[in-house]
Amino acid sequence: MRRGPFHRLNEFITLTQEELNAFRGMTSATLKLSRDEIVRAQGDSVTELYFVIDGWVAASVGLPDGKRQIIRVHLAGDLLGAPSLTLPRAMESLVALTPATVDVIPLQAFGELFNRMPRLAAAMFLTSQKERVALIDRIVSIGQTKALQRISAFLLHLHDRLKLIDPRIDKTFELPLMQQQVGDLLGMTMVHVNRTVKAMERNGLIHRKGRCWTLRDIPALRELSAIPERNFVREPEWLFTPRVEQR
Amino acid sequence: MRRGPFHRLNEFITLTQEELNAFRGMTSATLKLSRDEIVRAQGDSVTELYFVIDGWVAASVGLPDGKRQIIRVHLAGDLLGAPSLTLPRAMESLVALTPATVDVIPLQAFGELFNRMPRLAAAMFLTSQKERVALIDRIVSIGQTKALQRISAFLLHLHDRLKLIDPRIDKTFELPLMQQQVGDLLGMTMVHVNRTVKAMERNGLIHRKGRCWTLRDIPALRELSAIPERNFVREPEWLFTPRVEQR
DNA sequence: CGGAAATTTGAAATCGCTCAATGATAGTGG
DNA sequence: CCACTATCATTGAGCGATTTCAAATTTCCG
Repeated sequence: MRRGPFHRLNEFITLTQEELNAFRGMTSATLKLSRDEIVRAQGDSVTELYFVIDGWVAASVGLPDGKRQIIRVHLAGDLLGAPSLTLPRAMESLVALTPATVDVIPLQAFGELFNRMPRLAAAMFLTSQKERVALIDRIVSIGQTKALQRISAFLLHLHDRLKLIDPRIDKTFELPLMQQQVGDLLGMTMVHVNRTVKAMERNGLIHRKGRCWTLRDIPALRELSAIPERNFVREPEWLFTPRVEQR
Repeated sequence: MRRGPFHRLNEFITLTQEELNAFRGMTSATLKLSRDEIVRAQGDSVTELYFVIDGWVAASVGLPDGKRQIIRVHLAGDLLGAPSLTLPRAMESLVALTPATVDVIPLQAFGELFNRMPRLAAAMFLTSQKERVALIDRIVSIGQTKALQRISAFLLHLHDRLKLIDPRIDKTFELPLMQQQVGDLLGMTMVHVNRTVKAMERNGLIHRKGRCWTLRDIPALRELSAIPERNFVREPEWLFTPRVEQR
């Protein structure tokens, strides 16, 4: 059975082949990116959306003083750049963290989708809500918890998402982020990330070997993280279910 | 000219009267809330959306240890509860900060909107992206900046939103949040909020009298905040503009 | 193998938190 | 209208988490 990024489109609503084709049909180009290559920079005018086929892509915001906040790490099946649809110029930079493949979606094509493909539009809407859940969880994590808890929450969140893409993943995965970038993501310095991670290794919570991280005690990490595991709905019955079929 | 919450629906796309009627027609009930009254609690099963007619409503997340993060302060014209559409149980509590009026929207009616009213669906999509921009700005603020900058960014953001609802507002507005709640919103303690705010008063940045806050030096606050003012697009030309009309 | 990039560690400084007490304010019932 | 009370704001002192700065050490690539 083919495994691929298009599974993620079916996350909330099972789409028809026609709908999936319409989605793929929006693509105007496919970018092959190498590590650190910029898909679109903060401040660029907004003319496209992007869809991750494979690889990791970071969305980040730079500050006037040179600091940088990584907003989100995007994986295969994620739609990129949607928040900036509301702005004349992009609020975030999109940068490949690994070699990556990204489809380009012109805005015109995306706009037509609301008219032509209501179920696809609803799927995009729900996907955006899922992104909001992730952003909210991060606000909670950064706003209310300490370094150890933040790192636990981050590792678990990533682990959950990677399993969604490839269920074969067990407790170990490759993390193509430098500790500097983990810091930028969690609102702490690289130095403090390192100290905390080392402590987690000593406590037997995790194990690391290069960029390979192993979650050795997932229940303990979950307890620490203060953020519950998020189990999302499938096929919500309020969408595209004629009233007559309701009891 | 009538000023009301329904202006906000036209924020990105100018809707027809029929579309506005369809939106209002979704309402199944109107809640009159007093201060601190709960619209919907975290953990409740998700059966409705909410739309703020007037008053202030907070969305907040409680942690196992009793800490609380206020995610967002919602004002007239905001749609509430959308992120939890992806979840079986609500991730956030919705609580009135002032006496407030909130329309209840059953999910079934909301779902039908994607089929029947594509332009309304697109408007909802863009509204969600705007919410993402706000969440991202807060992540940047909490993750990368210190207390003084966070409070500056918060006051300016609120000021900008209040002006959108009522353009008559000048430099002064009423803030129905206790310092405890400002702390919960910005990821800091009430004590530290107080110290920082007092310092801002001494520096002539702001003035306060009860719950009345005055922004005395908006340029200085903007400089401090590290978050730029967000000017959102109107009527993006990629939406519902037939290709033939493009040059 | 060599050099650049990333990680790791130490020490000192800073910011924000906790605990605890005092002062101000507003709403309430007499 | 006033006293009463609860809530909210304010301030101080000490502590703890995290940052900053700087110097090794290790890892990764070419």
